[in-house]
Amino acid sequence: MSVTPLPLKPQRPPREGRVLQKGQQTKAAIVEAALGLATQIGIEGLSIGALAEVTQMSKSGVFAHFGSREELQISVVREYHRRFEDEVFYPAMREPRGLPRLRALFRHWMNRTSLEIDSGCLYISGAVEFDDRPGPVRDALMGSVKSWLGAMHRAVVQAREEGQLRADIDEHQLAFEIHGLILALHYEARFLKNPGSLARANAGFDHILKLYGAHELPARPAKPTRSSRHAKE
Amino acid sequence: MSVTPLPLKPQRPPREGRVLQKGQQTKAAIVEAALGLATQIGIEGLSIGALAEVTQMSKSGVFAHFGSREELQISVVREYHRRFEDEVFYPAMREPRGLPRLRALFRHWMNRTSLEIDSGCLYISGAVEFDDRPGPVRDALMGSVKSWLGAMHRAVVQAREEGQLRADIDEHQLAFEIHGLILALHYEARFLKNPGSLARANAGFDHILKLYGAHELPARPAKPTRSSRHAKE
DNA sequence: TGCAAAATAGCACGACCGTTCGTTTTATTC
DNA sequence: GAATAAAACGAACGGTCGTGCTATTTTGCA
Repeated sequence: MSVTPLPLKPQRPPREGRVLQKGQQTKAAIVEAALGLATQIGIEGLSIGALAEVTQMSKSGVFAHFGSREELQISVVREYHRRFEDEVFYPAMREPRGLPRLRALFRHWMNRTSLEIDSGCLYISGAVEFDDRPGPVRDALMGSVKSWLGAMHRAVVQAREEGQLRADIDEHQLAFEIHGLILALHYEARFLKNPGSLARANAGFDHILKLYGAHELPARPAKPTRSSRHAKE
Repeated sequence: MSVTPLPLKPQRPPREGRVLQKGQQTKAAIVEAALGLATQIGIEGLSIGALAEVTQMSKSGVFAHFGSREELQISVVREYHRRFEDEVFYPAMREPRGLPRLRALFRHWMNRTSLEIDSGCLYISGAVEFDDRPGPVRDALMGSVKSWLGAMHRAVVQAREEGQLRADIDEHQLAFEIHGLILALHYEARFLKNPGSLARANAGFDHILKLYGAHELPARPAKPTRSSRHAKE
C-alpha cells in the first residue's frame, strides 16, 4: 500500500513531431460553445451536459478534453481574455500614447460592451459569481480583469505625462470613474433595458475629460513628459 | 377525465378570527436566513436544502411556507426591498428636498454599499443573474431597482428645480453617473479587493456635483422652482 | 381539555449534476 | 495495408436539486 507502484513499461514521453490537430480542434469548438453559454448564463451556469448537447457530443467526450469542470471554466476565462485583448486592447495600442490612446481604449471598450448588452460580459457576471468564492477560476478572472484595468490606468498616467490631463489628478480616480460608466451602461442597458444608456456612458466620458482635461491650462507640462524624458519625438 | 372533480367535503374558507402567528414567525426566520444566503451566493444559488440545514428544519417544512422555490426567491427580493427602503430611502426623505436630500440619498446608499462589500448586494448580483431570464423573480427585482433609481432621479430633478443644479442638465445623465460610482465601488471593493474604493466613490460624487452644480451661477433659478410654483416656503 | 387546523417531518420521485471506467471508433504513423 | 495512440462514446455511480405525497406533531381557540 505504501509502496509506490512502478510502471511495468517505461513511460515514453509523447513524440514531439506529432501534430495531432483533431483534438485541439474540437476542444476549441467546445470552448467556443462554452463561451457563448457562459456569457449568457454565467460561468457557474456552465454544465457539461448542456455543452454536450450543443456540440452534439457525449458528456464524457466533452469532459475528457478538460478533466474537470473547473478546468473548462478556466479555459473559457482565458479564451474570453484573449478575445478581449484582440478586440479592445491591441487595436487601441496602435494609437499614439496619451489622450488619443485613452480615447481609443474607451471607444473600443464601449463598442464591445454595447455588443455585450445582448450577449453578456464575463468580467461583470464573473465578478458577481466569484466575489467570495476563492479558487483557480476566480484567480484567472481577477488576473484578466486586473491586467485590463491596469492597461487603462497606464493610459491615464501617460496622458497626464503628456500634459493632456491636469497634473494634479489621481489616475486611479479617473480610471475608477470610467469603470463606473461601463458598469452603469451594462447594468442599465442589459438588465433594465433602458434606452439611451450608450449615449450617457459616452457623455459621462466627455464630462470626465472636461473636468480632468488640461484644455484651459497652458501647453507647458507641469511634470516632465515621458517623451521629453526619453528625448524622442 | 374531463370531469372536474368535486370536493367531497365543502371547502370552508379559513376562519378569520384565527391569529396563528407561529407560522408567520418561522416564515420570517426562513426569509431572514434566505436573505443572508442569497446576498452571498446569489438568488439562483438559494436552495431549499441548504436553507433547511441553516434553519434546522426539514426540507419539506421549509418548502411548505412558500409552495415553490420561485415564491421563496420573490419573498427574499421583497424583504431586501423593504430593508433597503428603511435603511436608505426613508432616512433620506427626512432631509429637505433638493441638494440636501440628494446628498443624503447618496450618503445612505454609500453606507449600505460599503457594508455590502462583505455581504453582497442583491440588486447587483440579481441584475447579473436575471438579465436575460424573464419571470416573476426578475419582475420583482426590476420593480424594486426601478423604484429606487426613480427616487434618485426625482431627487435630482428637485435639486435642479430648487436652483441648486445647473438648469441645463439632463437629470438621467446625472443619475446614471452616480449609479456608475456605486457599481464601480461594489465591483472594485468586493471583487478586486481594492482599498480606497470608498474614497473614490465619494470623490466621484463631489466631482459630479462640481460639474453640474450651480455654485458659480447666480442665485436666480432658470426655471420656476417647485417651491415657487407651489408658493410655499 | 378537546379538537380542528396549521405546521412540520419523513419519504420517495424524477431530473440533472460532475465524474469514472471500459469499450469502441477514429485518426495518425509506419 | 497493419499497428498504435488519440478521441469519442455509453452506461453507471453517488450526489443534490425541487417537489409531491402522507403521517405526525404542534398550535390556538372553544
